[in-house]
Amino acid sequence: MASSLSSRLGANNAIAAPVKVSFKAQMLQAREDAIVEAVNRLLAEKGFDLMTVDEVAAEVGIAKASLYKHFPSKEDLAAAAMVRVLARAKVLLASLPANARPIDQLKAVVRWMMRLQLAGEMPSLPSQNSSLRANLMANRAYLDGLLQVSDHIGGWIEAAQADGSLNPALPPILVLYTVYSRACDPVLEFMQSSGQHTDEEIVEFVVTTCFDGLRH
Amino acid sequence: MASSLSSRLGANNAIAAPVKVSFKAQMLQAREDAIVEAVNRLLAEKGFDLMTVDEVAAEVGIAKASLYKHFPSKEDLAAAAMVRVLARAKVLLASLPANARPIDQLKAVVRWMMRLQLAGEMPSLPSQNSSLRANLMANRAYLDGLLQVSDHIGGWIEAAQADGSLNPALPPILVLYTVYSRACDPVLEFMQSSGQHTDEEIVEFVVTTCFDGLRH
DNA sequence: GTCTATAGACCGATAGAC
DNA sequence: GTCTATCGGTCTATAGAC
Repeated sequence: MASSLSSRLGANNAIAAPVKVSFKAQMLQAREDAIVEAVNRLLAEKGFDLMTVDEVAAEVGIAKASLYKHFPSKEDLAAAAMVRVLARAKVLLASLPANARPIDQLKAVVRWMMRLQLAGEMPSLPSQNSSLRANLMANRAYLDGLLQVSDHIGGWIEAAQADGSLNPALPPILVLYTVYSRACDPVLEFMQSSGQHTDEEIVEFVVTTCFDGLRH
Repeated sequence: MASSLSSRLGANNAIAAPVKVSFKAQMLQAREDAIVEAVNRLLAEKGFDLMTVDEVAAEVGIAKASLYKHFPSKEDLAAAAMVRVLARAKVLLASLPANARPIDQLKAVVRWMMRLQLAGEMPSLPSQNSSLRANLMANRAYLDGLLQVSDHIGGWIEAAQADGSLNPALPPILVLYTVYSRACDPVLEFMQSSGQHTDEEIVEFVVTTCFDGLRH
């Protein structure tokens, strides 16, 4: 744990700073990770409005005031969770074989999103809460992450339309939104709650309806 | 106003009841309609959590206490709005030409749902709020309406799978959920907010991706 | 002994309920 | 119009690291 944490702090800090400060920073970072992970889970479970800051503090096992030492508001907590999931998305994108067909890259992204949702790890934010939206739009880390991920996926969309595996008549932005919306598709949880199918079966069903339609 | 109200009350009431009581009932009914319509609009605009009972009272122009004379809780307000939209759905289903192909009936239903959402008249409820779900599941009018609509659509789904126009490998319940989920598809509002397409273009885009998939 | 971070009481606002 | 509960956010006394 210590080595992985110190390595992520970067060489400049690790050398210049005394050991004591480094240890302190490690603790702070570790706690921040625990906070963001708890927020991510609660956001996936109950959504932004129903998640309370007290719950987050209780989940992490720290006082609420300590939470506010790390994040100045509930909105910033949500933003941190979104930044985290975007970072995970970037890891996923980078891990996909670069020589695969664009359409298969897109399917892999959709599968990953749906598995995350079925595992209860996909934070869900209301698209209506204006204060939250304003906060997100002012968050550089979030915007940067979203832009990078969208660019990456957007490249595959254009390539897939160019090679004919994706309907070229659809605006690329529509395709991108359609892919993103699989992350909050209520069909997944409905099918899961019916208990008739395994998670993987559900994923394959929805991949089919998403890419090949209901008609097939 | 009075004539349109008496006609909707039905002949049996209009004849049997004394004028005073009938008039009172008309007023109550008219106010209840106004309440449910306001709830429907606010539910579509802000969702259940962000809608406040005070707003509803203000929108209708009555006191909050009067609201509680009609509906015992916020959850019941939402349920009434859902019952209303289910009733509108039944009218739509009955109005569709009975001799059309099942797949076209389904497309018509999806188009109607999406137009309703784009018009800001589709109430949106969180699938996570447990108190609301419990209330809905205890509401006979809601359950009856939902069952009738689902049966109606379910018949078309099976027929469309039988005649080969719908993928027979998909569980009918998955198709039903997929159709329903078009009522809260975030792609619609994203595309609408981008301002690049008319509502009807958006509807046709999403009908295409829904039935024919992204690949086509 | 000093100083930081914590725990938990506390506050103002607002919502639902009656 | 009032009452109560709850939420986001703050404040203060204190425990523990150095």
